[in-house]
Amino acid sequence: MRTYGQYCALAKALDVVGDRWTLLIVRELGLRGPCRYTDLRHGLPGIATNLLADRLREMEENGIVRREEAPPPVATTLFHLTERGVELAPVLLALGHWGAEYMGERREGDEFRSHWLRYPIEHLFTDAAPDGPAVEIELRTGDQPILVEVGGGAVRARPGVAEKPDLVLSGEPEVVLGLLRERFDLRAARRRGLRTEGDVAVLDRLHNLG
Amino acid sequence: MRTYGQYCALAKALDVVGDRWTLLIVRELGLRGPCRYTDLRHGLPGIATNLLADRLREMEENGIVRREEAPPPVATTLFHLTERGVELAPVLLALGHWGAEYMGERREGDEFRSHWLRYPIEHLFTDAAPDGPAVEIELRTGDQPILVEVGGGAVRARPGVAEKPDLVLSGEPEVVLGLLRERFDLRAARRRGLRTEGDVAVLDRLHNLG
DNA sequence: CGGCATCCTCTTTGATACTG
DNA sequence: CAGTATCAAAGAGGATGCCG
Repeated sequence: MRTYGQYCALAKALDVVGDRWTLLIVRELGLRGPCRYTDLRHGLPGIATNLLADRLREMEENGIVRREEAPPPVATTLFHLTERGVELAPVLLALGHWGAEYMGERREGDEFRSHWLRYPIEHLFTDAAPDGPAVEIELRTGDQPILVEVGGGAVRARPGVAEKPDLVLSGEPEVVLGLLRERFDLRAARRRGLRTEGDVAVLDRLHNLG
Repeated sequence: MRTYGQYCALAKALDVVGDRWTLLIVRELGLRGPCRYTDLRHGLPGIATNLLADRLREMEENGIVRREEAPPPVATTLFHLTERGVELAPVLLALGHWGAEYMGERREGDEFRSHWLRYPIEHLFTDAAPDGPAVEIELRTGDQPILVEVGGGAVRARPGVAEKPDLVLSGEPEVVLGLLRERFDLRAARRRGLRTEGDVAVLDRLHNLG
């Protein structure tokens, strides 16, 4: 681990989490909770396997990741964030908020994983009608469906399906996200391939913060 | 500039500011305002000059830095943050806050510049007695004196000296910072080489947030 | 001096193949 | 599943040179 050799809190932080891939590994563990090595590889398209192993080792040494051997019959290794790793959440949020600007276009070849939607959905929106009945929106985009629950003042997103979703949105991620973020309207989203089932009015429950 | 190729706001942000040295350059421009190339080199001990030139070019292309040629007779180039660059402030603050944990010890060979104290001082402290008279504390550590003004609810730090400071603290940066952050008391700080002139009671005006 | 560009070496990364 | 091993390419670091 190459260090900047500067007595400065920012430089010290970057000594620990400034290496390529490190913060994305924190993202995966933060989004999905404890992960197997293979889960991490799936959530980090493009990473070389040796690099993932190297990073996990360094992050363990630096106290932001903890490795836990699950006992038989499961017999697998689970990687967790430590408390110190969890404390990186404000950093990820600040960076993600700043980077949201670049989400307008999806570049050719950009990989996408549905669970990445959790951070933007839970942090870019609040419940516009906390006293209204809870609503469920299912997003069908990327590798797995995401269930968005809006109610009681909170917005939650996680992999899963609803028995009777109020609304189902299907299409390319940049279209689904663009619609949610009100970068364009329903008509434009449909022109870009969006399909909907159910009551599109429940989208009004998402109050856009950003 | 190597990209992660992921349709994710965090990855997109890191595509732009994740390269080595980039965020430290933003720090310098944020702390000091528009800088000459040479000022940047001074504030970034350890950077190779070609790398600084490369980064400044990339950052300009990415819209976070703007270059301005001062007219003769000054005839120098000034590097500014763009609006987009200024918007990185929350990222720097989050990272700096997280990295403050590592400031307890100063590692052998760690370089230090006094103006780096501005972020921690202005963001780790508030004015404990907003209605009291303003006080001035001069810090003599590192390459130049820093003047800390506490009053009216605000804490400001900048290079400079006071005509009649209420308190002067001299010593190694880790001692001055450790004292301010209440990691140890005045007695312990003196044992570590701190020298004071004036009224140490004004330190009570700094309310420690972190 | 200020603002780089070049050259060289060393380290890190990425792609792929292979293993207990 | 959870990594190692290998090797080529890219990037970082250091020294020095150049030009207004």
